[in-house]
Amino acid sequence: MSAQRGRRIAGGDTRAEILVAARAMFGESGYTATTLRGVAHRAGVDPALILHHFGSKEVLFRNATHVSFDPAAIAAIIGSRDGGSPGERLCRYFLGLWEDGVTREPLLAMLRSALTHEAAAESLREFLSEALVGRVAMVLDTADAALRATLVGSQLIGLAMARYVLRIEPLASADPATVAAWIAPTLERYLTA
Amino acid sequence: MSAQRGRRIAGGDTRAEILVAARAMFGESGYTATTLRGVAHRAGVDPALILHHFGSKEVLFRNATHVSFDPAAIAAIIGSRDGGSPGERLCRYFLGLWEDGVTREPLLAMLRSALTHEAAAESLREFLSEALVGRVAMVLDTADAALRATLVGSQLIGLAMARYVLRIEPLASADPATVAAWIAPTLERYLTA
DNA sequence: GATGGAATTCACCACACGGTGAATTATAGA
DNA sequence: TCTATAATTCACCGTGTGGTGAATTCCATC
Repeated sequence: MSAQRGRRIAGGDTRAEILVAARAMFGESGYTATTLRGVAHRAGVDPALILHHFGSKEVLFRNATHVSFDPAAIAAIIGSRDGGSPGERLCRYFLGLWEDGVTREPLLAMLRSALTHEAAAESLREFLSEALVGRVAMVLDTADAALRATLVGSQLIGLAMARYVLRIEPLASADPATVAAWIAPTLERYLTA
Repeated sequence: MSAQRGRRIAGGDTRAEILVAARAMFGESGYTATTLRGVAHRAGVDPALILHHFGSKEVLFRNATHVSFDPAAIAAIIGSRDGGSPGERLCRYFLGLWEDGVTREPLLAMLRSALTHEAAAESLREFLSEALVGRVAMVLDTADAALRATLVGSQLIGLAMARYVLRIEPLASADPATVAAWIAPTLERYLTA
């Protein structure tokens, strides 16, 4: 029952389990409130092991929240011609990211930490500015493209906050399709006013 | 120069100074990352004094973030007939709250802490649900009024996050009037689709 | 002008934090 | 099979945290 000293018998990918636990806890509590001890406990592991694998809490966080989003995908989605207007496509893509349990957790962690932890904020800012704004601006090709893209970002952040973080009803439990139907026109207007 | 023991000579309202410092720090760092010692240092006061005045960090937070918003004001603003559509009026009111240094700080503190601190989240949820959604729903009088109001809330939260917390450019530095001109129609559409 | 109470600081406490260094055990390669 | 190495735990360390209790100083009331 009690933990044994030394290397475990092969089989489990402990490092990966630590990342899973870390993602969950960063997503629930944000960077500061998440403790190495808490993550370790959740992963069924000694706290020191986390530092052995990742050197510091900061690095752990980066590894846990490194959501492998594809910046090019966004441009493709907006630029493509399948399924409705660009606004609708972008909206569905965004909602899809949050509805999928796999991608939701790193996003939650990112967003929850962004308000407290400067590095996370920088990361999110970069993501929005570069990936979203940059790509959108390229596709749009108007003078105020940057502002337009930021407005799109603001609505998307607000949606994520209200629906997935604060869980305000009835938005939180509403059907994704319903939400998309309401939000998409807003995005569309921001993109092509 | 060094601090003296015992009661200070009359003149300053130390309790109020503590609240000012607390508001600033909660607004900059959120609940968890803000320490009593930090607040005390900023207020030029011994940490124990804070606990003497407010009993606990939790109570300090509640006192510091108790933004005296007037729920009735929102209903009045939406319901009134001065200056543009309801969406425009609401948007200007909201932006006004954030552009004013006095009201901005408690709001920042609230928002920054809402993602990490459950009590703060509850507080913000309550504010949005009751004050905003409730009042808007009454004025609107449609079946999906609650959903509409929440969508309005999501755009407003997103705006605050992008512009005042994450400070994403060019939204952060844009002229308030410009921002209002872009956002207001969105709110208007959510209210009266 | 004495006196009770409020305001303020000081010296601590128990605890949790992130992080370090050595000891122990299993795995992988020779 | 022997050995180097990677994985894991343990015992700590220094620091910072929210919070407590007593001592000190001023203010206000009589």
